[in-house]
Amino acid sequence: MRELLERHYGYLFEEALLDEIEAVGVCKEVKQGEVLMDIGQNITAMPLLFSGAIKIMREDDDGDELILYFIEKGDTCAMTFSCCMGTGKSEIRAVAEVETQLLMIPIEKMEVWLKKYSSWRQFILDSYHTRLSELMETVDTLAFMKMDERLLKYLRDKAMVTQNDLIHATHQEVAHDLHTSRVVISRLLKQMEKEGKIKLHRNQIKVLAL
DNA sequence: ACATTAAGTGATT
DNA sequence: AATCACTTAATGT
Repeated sequence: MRELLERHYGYLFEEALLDEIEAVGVCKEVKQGEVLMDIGQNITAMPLLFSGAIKIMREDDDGDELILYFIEKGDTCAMTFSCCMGTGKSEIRAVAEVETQLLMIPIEKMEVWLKKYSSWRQFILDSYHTRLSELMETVDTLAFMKMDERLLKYLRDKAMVTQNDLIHATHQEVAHDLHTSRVVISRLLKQMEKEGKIKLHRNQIKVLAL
């Protein structure tokens, strides 16, 4: 575990902090599709990702889902910060996109380390910043209903987190993630295929160029 | 061969 | 962009 820590966070944190993380963190592995955190659930720990990717989504009144963003290795979930300052309840759902290794750290430590380690402070601030930028991006495309751009971004992100340009998903599932209908996705995908950006197969989308 | 499920299309709002 | 209605293609039994 120390080795994993060194490799992914060694360049970020000082020795003393790495020691503390090692002492208090709990290693965890989640399989694809597993729900790490659900809406309304109490947050007791914050995740540090070693490998894999987590899909962060929100749900509306009717139970429909919408993807906000992905978090990958070297990331943490920005939601944890706002939660431990505010209600303590999660406002999002986190599902493993692929098999993921992560470390759970009790949230009490988070605040202590903020005062104690400048590298930790920097890390939290940075991830808050990148998360906010990502959110702005999704809000942009959302506000103007540019489905084609959203789909493009979705495919790009998905190919990236999977480390594979073969995406395994039905049009139905994609539509669900983007909160739209299957027909729309099929049409857009078909168009993208004509443009030579992707190749379509049943249950599979091969990304050629983005 | 038949049923089921995924994907493609035209027309309409 | 969403929905309907319908067709076609791929897969499972």
